[in-house]
Formats: sequence, structure tokens, C-alpha cells
Amino acid sequence: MAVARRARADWQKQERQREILLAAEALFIGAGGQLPSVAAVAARAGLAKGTVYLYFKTKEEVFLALLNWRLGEWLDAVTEVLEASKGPISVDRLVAGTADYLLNHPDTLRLASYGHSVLEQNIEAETVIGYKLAMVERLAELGAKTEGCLPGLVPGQASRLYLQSYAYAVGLWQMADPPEAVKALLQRDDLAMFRVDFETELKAGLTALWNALDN
Amino acid sequence: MAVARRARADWQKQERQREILLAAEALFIGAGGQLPSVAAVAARAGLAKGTVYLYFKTKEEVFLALLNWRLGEWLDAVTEVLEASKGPISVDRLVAGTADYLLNHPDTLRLASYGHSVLEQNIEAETVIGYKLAMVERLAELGAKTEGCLPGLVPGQASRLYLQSYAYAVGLWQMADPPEAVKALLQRDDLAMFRVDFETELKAGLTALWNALDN
Amino acid sequence: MAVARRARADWQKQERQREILLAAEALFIGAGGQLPSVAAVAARAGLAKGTVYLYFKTKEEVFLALLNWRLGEWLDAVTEVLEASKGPISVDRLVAGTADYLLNHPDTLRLASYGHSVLEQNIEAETVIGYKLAMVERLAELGAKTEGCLPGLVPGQASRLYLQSYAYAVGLWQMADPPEAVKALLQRDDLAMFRVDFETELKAGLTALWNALDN
Amino acid sequence: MAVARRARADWQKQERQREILLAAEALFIGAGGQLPSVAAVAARAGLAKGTVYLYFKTKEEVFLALLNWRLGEWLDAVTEVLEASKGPISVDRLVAGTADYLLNHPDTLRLASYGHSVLEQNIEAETVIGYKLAMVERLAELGAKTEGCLPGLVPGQASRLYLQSYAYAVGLWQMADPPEAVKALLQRDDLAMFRVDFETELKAGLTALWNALDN
DNA sequence: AATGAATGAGCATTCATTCAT
DNA sequence: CATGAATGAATGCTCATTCAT
Repeated sequence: MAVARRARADWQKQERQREILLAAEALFIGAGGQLPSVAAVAARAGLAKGTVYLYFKTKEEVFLALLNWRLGEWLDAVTEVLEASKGPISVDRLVAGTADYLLNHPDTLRLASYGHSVLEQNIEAETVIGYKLAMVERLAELGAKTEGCLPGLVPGQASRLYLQSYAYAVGLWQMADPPEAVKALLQRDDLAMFRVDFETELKAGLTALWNALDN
Repeated sequence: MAVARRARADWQKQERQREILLAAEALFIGAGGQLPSVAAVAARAGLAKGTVYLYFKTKEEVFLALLNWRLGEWLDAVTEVLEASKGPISVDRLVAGTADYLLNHPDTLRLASYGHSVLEQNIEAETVIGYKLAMVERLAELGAKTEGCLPGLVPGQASRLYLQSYAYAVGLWQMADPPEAVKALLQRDDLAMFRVDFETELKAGLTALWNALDN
Repeated sequence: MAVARRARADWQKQERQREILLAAEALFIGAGGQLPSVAAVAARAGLAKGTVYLYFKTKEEVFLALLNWRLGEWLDAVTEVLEASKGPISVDRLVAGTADYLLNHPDTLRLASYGHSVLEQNIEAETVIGYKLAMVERLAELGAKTEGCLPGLVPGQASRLYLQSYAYAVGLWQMADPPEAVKALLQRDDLAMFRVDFETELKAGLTALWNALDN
Repeated sequence: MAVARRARADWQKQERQREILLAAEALFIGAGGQLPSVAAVAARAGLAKGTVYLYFKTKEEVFLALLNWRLGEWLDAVTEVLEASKGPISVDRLVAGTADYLLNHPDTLRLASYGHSVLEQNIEAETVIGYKLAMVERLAELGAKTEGCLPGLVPGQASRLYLQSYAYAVGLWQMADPPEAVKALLQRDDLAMFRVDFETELKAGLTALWNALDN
């Protein structure tokens, strides 16, 4: 077989990591919520199985890295929304900005529901902590910035609200995203209630959470 | 080997089903969030592997049945709270009542996070729908009753709020319940933010959701 | 469940045996050459699984009994052909008579190919021998009668020829009866040779065998 | 555990395939006609179970490959016989040559009786067809060569006769090869007729088939 | 005689991970 | 660095058979 070009420089290695994550994501999206096999990821990335293990210690690390990447992007997107609205921002705009990314990247939420039960199982705790730590910093930063734009927030409350929002979104997505076979049957009228409209419910819930500034 | 007493009458069969579910639950709690093997469940219930398959068509059916059982209990508990407060009820009491069961049965939430990604995969869609349908009825009923006790609710809104509450609780639990090894490391001070206190956050979030009656 | 009428008299028991065999045959034909499960046979016969075991010691016994029943019928049919042609018979007529039954009961041949590899495995040797013995007697009888109608046969040769014919038919059927999926693909022109026409080849082979009286 | 030497080059992989087939064959012969488990085959070949699946997609594929290998050898042997007799060949010599290989490789026939009921079941139809196609070519080739050596054959008849011969041999072997326990009992005098002498009957039948050139 | 609940041996297959090349 | 052959643990499920009722 063709041998993939060797990644010598650091930037090349990072590039290769990214390729693996992209392959993993593409397969995850396509596979209807099953974690794809390492073999499949490697093949999609044009690499050999062993090569994946040069960049990630376990399969779960691949997907946890992916999840963190996407979560980072989410925070980036929210940051941008904040910065775009020079000065104070309305809860509505904040909620819309927060929801937007998630609505466009549903796989992030799907992955997230694995994140905290499956993915963290087969990874060295140190690694998990590392990711969490990075996320904490990002959240604190975003929280501070948010508190500057949204009056009535107790210090530290904004980052807590982001966590709550994330939790709500993750849980909601699980209700809203049944397996294909089930989804088909849900068209029945008497099951309308279970055809959760993700967008509506997400925005409703987030609005409730962010408006409850006095809790 | 010892042969389990034969369940001939219907009530005996139901009893045996219940024994299997209890065994499954015990192992699920003990195993840190992995679905135990059918062999293990059978052994714990004092039965042969094949016997489990007399009562459930697949492994996933066992756990989906368990989840539904517990969700039913949850709705029972909330119903009781409503009925105990003859007349109108405050959001605080409702939230407390809602949260209580979940706080005492964390495995329900852990199981729930499987429920909508893993459990529904290897089950006939019809069966899944059957469970959902039963739950819809229960929710509608509870919703109606709730709307009678809590002023300011649009018809149909209460059951929607229960769904939102459930989603939030499920998502939150996933944040709050890392694997043991990770939990240990989270004692570090700089990770305080990730030591999500489930009870506090659950009540805060639920209160926000239920107070937002005007969304 | 409804309890099947008890078979007390001997004729009733034989009738029940026959019902089981008919059920087994029907399922065997329908299932594309897989031995149906005992549960399926019992259900089809309107009996409980355990009841089948009152009439046959093992699953294999059921199908061996069925095979022997059909083989007996085959010999009956050939006998009739012989008797119909008062006096000498031509090889052509004999072959036609021999082939006829087999052409109309292809399941007999399909079953036969199990008969001598699978079916005889899980049966007491005594039972197998019993069936064989009965068949020997029948063959000897038919052989003698045949030798009276077909000149040029050495004593004992006719029954030998019947065995050869049976062997040939069994083997040929296996070539001519691929699984459905394969059969579909065999429509391709370059595989014409493998679309063995059972009737043509059967008659050709049998004629060759029976004409070779001087070997 | 000891790790088998890695097969990197193509010839090494073919060698390994062959080892697996040999292991499968040895166990098949030893086991009295039951398809051995993959675990057993792997162990016998000194490999891990998974390794077998690197070379064959299913268990059935292993045995179908084995069958085809042996059938190829059979045709080779017949070809050699033809070529050895420069010029015309007698039916007797051809039959002897044809029978010889089968007499020395009875497992080929035993396997063949699975081949067309069990083996072709759990294999992609494409694969089955592939094998059949290869066999067709070989048969056509051998048929042509045969027709050059045996006068009085219509074009295409020889390969048809080979198929008939094969069918007869397969069927006959099933009569001649009862399970051990049965074979023991067959020593009884009154069962002499069922002690089918494979060699005698095979040659008699083949001779009949090949002499019937005018059918 | 009839039932059908209980049994448990048996087995193919997958796939994350390692490590010789 | 990259490869991919080899590993082998892990497990859901079937189904012939038994036997208490």
C-alpha cells in the first residue's frame, strides 16, 4: 500500500491529528450515532490502523479530543456573538447565539452524550482532567466576558449558566434524536409529543435558564 | 444445577421479570455505568442465561424495561407530591418533589443517558414505541393534574415542562457523574468548577424552567 | 393454552406421529433446506415442544422417520409401476417410474442428503439400523420383483441398481439445488453449465445405470 | 502467547491460507463429518481465532475453499491420466483414473455433501459464484481434452459426464459412510447389503455413465 | 399424556490494541 | 514514522432437551 507522507515537523503532526479527527467525525455523523471502529477511521483518513495509535493512546481519546475541539469552537462562536454586540447584550441574542452553533453541529451533542459515560472510561484520568482544565479556563474567560455584557449576574454565575445550558442541550438532544427506525414510526399522530422539536425546546429552555438571574 | 421454581401463573411470571430487572439494576449501579452482560444478570437473578431470553427478546429490552419502570416510579412520586398538596402548589415544592426521586435514584438518570442512544438500538421499533406511548399517556395525565395545581400554565405546557426537566436532569447527571478515576482527581482545587454539585444545579435549573411560565 | 386431545389408543398415537412428521416436512420444504427447530415443528403441529419428545427421542429421529416414510413411498410407487406393466418392462418405463416420484418429491432428496451425514449422528445406532433393516427387506422384495420383469439381471443386481439410482439422485439434487441467493445469480450466461436441469440429468443418468446390465 | 510469524509477502499469505485449510481438513476428517469450530481450526493451525478471519470472511468460506481446492486437485489428477495416455483412452482407464483420486480423498466427497446445502448458506453469493465459475472453466477445459481422447462424445458431453460422475460419487459416499456407531453395527450379516462397498459401486456406476455415450 | 418453563452448552464474530517489519 | 498482520478477550443468542406441574 501507499505509505502516508511522514509527518516530521510539529505542524505536520498536528495536521495529521486533525485529519484523523475529521475522519472520525465524518464517520460518526454518518453512522447514526455509533462510535465508528478505529479501522474505519484509519481507512477514511488514508492511514493504517497503527498510525492512529501514534497520535492517540486509545480509541476513546480520539473522540474525546474531537468533542473538545467542537466544544472549543462552540465557545468561540459565543465569544464572537458577545464581541459583535459591543456593549450590553440581551438574553435573547445571547441565547440565539448559544443555540446557533449547537443547532448546526448536532453531532457535537450526540458525541457529548457519549462523552460523559463512555468516552471517559478508557482514558487515563490525567488526560481527561487535562481536557477539563482547558475547558474550565475557557469557560471562566467567557464567563467573565459575559458578565461584562449582561447585567445582574453574580460573579461566577455566567460560567455556571453555560454549564447548565450545555447539560440541558445534551439531555434534550438525546430525547430529540431517536434511532432511524424509531424516528420513522414516530410519525404517528398519537406520538406527536415525542417528536421533540429540538430548536424550539432548546431556545425555550435556554431562555428560561438565562432569565432566571435571580435564582 | 438448581432449577429455579417454575413461573406458571401470570403473577409469577411478572414476579420473575421483576427479579431480572432488579438484578440488572443492581449490576448496572455496581458496574460504574457499563451495561452488564446478560450472563451476569442471569447469574445474579439465580437463573440460566436462556431464561432471561424467555422474558426479554434482547439484552437492550431488559434495560429499557428497567428504565421505563423507574420513570414510571418517578411520575408516581411527582403525582403523590401534587396530591399531597391539596389545592395549588408552589413551584418550589413542585421542583423539590420532582428532584427528590431523581436524587435518590441516580441510576435512573445514568440509564436514561443510554436510553436514547444505546438501548433503543437493538430493539424492535414497535417495542420502543410501545414504551413511549405508555409514557406519553402518563405524562399527559400528570400534566393535566399539574395544570390544575399550578396557575398560569397553558394547556399542554406542563407535560412539556416535565420533558424539559427530564432532559435537563439527564444532561446534568452526565456532567456530574464522571468515572471513578476521574472523580478522584477532581478533588484538585483548580477543578472545583467541574465538581458539579448535582443537587444544587438540578434544583436551580428546574426552578428556572418552571418559573419561566411566560415563555 | 389449549391442550391437545390425548392420544390413548395406538391408532391415535400413530396419527399423532404422522401429524408431527407432516409438520416437520412442511417446514423443511418451506425453510429452504434448513432443518426446522423442534419448537417450530411442535407449533406447526399444534403441540407443545415436550409432546414431540414423547413420540421421538431426538430431533434427528423425527427427520429420519420422515425420510424413511418417503423412501417407502418411493418404493411403493416403483412397485406399482412394475405391477402395472404386467409382464416385462422396458428400461425406459422403469426409469420414468423411478424418476417420477423423486421429481415430485424433491424434499425427499434434500432430506436424504442430510440423512447420511447429519441425521444419523444424534440417533441411537440401533434405531438407525432398524430403519435400514426395514429398507433392506423392502429393497430385496422390490429387487426380486424387478428381476422378474427385466431380463438380463443377475440375482441381487436390481436392488443394487436401486441403491445406485438413489445415490445418483441424491448427489445430483445437491448440484441442482443451490441456495436461493446463488440460484438468482446463476442466471448469468457464463454459468449456464451450473444450472443443472435436474429432470434431464436424472433420467439420463438412471438410464445409463440401468442399461449397463452387463457390468 | 506465541505470535505466529507475520505473513507479509503474498506467497506467505497464500501459505498461511493453505495452513488454515489443512488444519480445517484434518479436523473435518477426524471429527466424523461435523464441521469443526473456527476456534478448533485456529488452534490446530497454531493461530488465534481472529487470524482465521483475516483470511476467510466466514467459517463456511474456509470449507468451501477447501472443497474447491480438492476438486481442483481431482480435475488435475484426471487431466494427468488423460495426458499420460497419449492418444485415445479406454473408458475403463478413464473411470479408474477418475475414481482413484476420490478413493484416496474420501473427505472431499464428505465435504461435498455439505457443500451444496450448508456451505453455500453463509457466504456471499458472489463468492460462491466465483468458485463455481472457476470450476466451470476447468471443467470445460478438461471436457474438451477428454473429447479429444474418447471417440463418440458429442461436444459438451464430457463435462456433463464429469458433473454426473461427481454427483454420483457424492451421493454414493453418503450411503457408504455412516457414523462410526452405525458402521460397527453394520457388521451384522443381515445388513450386508448396507455395507456398500464404495470402490466397487463407484466404478460400476461410473462405467455405466461413461459407457452410455449414446444417451 | 401433555405442557412449556428452565436449562446451559455451544459458537461465530468483532474489534481495540500491539508490535515485528 | 508508518504499516497491517496477529492477537484473543468478550458476549449475545439459539435451541435441543428435561422435567415439574
